[in-house]
Amino acid sequence: MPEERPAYDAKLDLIVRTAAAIIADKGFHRASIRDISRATGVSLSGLYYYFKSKDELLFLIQDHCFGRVLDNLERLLEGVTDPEERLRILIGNHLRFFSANMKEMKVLSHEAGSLTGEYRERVNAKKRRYAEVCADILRALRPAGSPVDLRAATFSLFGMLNWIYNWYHPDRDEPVEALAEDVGHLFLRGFLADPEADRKVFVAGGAPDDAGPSIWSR
Amino acid sequence: MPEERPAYDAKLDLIVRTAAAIIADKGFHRASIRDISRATGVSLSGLYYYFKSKDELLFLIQDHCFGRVLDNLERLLEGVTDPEERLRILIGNHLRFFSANMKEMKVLSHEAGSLTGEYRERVNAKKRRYAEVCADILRALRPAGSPVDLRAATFSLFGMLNWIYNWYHPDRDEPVEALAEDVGHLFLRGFLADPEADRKVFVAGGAPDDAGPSIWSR
DNA sequence: CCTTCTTTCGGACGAACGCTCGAACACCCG
DNA sequence: CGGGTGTTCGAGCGTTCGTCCGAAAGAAGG
Repeated sequence: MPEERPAYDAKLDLIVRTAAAIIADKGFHRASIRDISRATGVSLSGLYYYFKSKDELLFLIQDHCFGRVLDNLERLLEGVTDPEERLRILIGNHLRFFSANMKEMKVLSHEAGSLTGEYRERVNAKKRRYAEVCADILRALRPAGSPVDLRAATFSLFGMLNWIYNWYHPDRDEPVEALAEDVGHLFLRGFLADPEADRKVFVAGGAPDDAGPSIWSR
Repeated sequence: MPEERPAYDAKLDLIVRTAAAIIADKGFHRASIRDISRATGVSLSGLYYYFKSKDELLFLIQDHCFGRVLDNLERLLEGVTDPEERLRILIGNHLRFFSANMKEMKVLSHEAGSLTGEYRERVNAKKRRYAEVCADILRALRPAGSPVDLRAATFSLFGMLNWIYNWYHPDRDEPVEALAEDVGHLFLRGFLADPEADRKVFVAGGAPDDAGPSIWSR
């Protein structure tokens, strides 16, 4: 029976959101509890009334943020069966959420490795579920004889989607709706491309491989 | 006149490479100089004979690593004029280098924000140069009337390429040559797709937008 | 053997970190 | 008004961090 504590919830939300902004800017280990204390106006020890360790604070940010992404996605996908439309919904959902919650999503994407133990496992479980939803859609969408590895395709798409915290500025770049169409176009046209039409391109001009792996080895 | 000091260079190289592995695993601020001392066998203060601050060490890793990527790319592109082949060379170069130097490349991609001041600017200058080479290729390749924003396309490609440190395991996944072909296929077929063939897809089924941005706002 | 230059290291400094404790405050129900 | 519960905080604990200093060990040539 979760009690009603609106004041408590509001303050926790302020702390989580402020902490997310600071961690997004400075990185998890460089952002100190004292920074968060200063930014929220809550005393150092007062903060520990709301979380019991810095690790738990990071978990709260990530879990809360990712939970909303997943909930919204599942709600939007409900009743939609066409794989192509399902993929467009996933892309749109991901990018819209990213652009509306850049700080939290940067923490989710960038500080994945800063979580440990139980906390890490809980968030990873959600990520696996998300990746499976995506892989299922791609499996249904995949043209017969496609040369593209499914795992590579899934994570290539995630790369496109998650990298945007490194470059996208909602006010300087094209609006998020246009970005979602661009990414949808790029990925879908690539993933659905006729496999047969490729052969001639790949057999000709093998120049990139001529150098061999020797340059890269030490 | 740079003197010959093979012993010095070899030890510096050992330090840089070992440090890269530790930083890749634990993150820059969590990896301590004492960790690097332990792993290299060089004493704590002895390390400071080879770099003058932890920040400079991070810079050495990133600058040296990215320098090799750029040098190799420019060498491979020499004399090649066909934009499609140039792009395949860039993708192959990037991925091959990534898979052969996973630790250093993870540090380069993931710890970009840990650099400050002069060091940050020096590395960012190289990154801008790299992004411009890529954008130039895409500009030459772009089909007339393409709906895709050039900046979005460039960074979508970088997202595909740089995200791999989050999932790719050279021994468990498909070989890097096959991965390069997959990424090349996905991106090129998507980027070169006939713009006209798309309209019908985009006007139908606007479901993803029905929810509106209100869910995402707070 | 002595000199000079490079390379190495034990030990320590001050600063910043995450976190805790016990006391004090604020509010509500009786 | 009194007492209980939820909330806040100043002060400080123990630890780890990046960095520095002065001395000494090794290599090389005269």
